[in-house]
Amino acid sequence: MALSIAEAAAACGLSADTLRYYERDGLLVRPVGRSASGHRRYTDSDLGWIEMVTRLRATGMPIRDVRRYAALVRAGDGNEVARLELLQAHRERVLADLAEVTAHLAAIDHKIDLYAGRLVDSAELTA
Amino acid sequence: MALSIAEAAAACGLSADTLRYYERDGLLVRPVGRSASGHRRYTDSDLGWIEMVTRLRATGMPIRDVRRYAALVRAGDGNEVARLELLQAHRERVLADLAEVTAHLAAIDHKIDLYAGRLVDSAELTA
DNA sequence: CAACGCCTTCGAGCGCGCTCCAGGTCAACC
DNA sequence: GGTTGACCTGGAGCGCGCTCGAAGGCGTTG
Repeated sequence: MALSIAEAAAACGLSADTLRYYERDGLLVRPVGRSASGHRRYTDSDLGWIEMVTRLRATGMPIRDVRRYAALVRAGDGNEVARLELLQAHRERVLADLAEVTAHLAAIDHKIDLYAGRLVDSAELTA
Repeated sequence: MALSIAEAAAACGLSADTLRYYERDGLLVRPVGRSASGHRRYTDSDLGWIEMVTRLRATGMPIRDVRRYAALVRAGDGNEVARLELLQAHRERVLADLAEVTAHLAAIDHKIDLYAGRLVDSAELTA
């Protein structure tokens, strides 16, 4: 039920170092619980939150913004509007980013087509 | 017709420092030409290449890979297959990345809907 | 009992991609 | 002639996000 740091790392695709770093840096809502010998024990709830953190990170949210979001959640009820605004602002940035990357990719695809076409032409001439 | 570094920077959305850095680091096909006094003069062809570099960078290609691509182009005719492979490999990475980000965004959207729904509910109760 | 393996903390180090600074040259303008 | 300003070079510095190393604790295993 409660995982060691190595197990948690394997489960969420991060390194143990990164998990400790996230905790130290305030990205988790609360410090992870400890066993009698002082080892971290990750609960399902910890893993669920970490999954959300990885989603935010994977979509390009900076560490410092994840920390702000974690702080809001940590503060408890009453700031849902702030959380929503933070997530919506992030959503807009991600959408803008996706659009930009997609547009650049289209141009790169065009270049690829040029190269591919030229290679086909030269193959025809050679044949 | 040939722009100063400040004009080129404005035209392509990079800083003058970045333009010098790209040149030093081998991201350009050839060093930019100079005026009599030693100042860089950017031609349309320079700007065209720099646009391609920004497209590659904006889609997440590392500097070192852009340098490899530039080296292929610099080497001249005969390596079109290598260039094509490099661009196609990049294209695959970008597509995978877009898919991943899109999937994470969907999950974040779901979270946003939860918050928004909860806020609507509480507004109804309050009303 | 010793060794091994997994964990702990603290702090330093690193790779990336710029970004900035010092010190100098040159051209133009007052 | 002097000042301003854009540019030059070489090299240092920085923000981000980890990543690693040293030194040590605890608990099982041969």
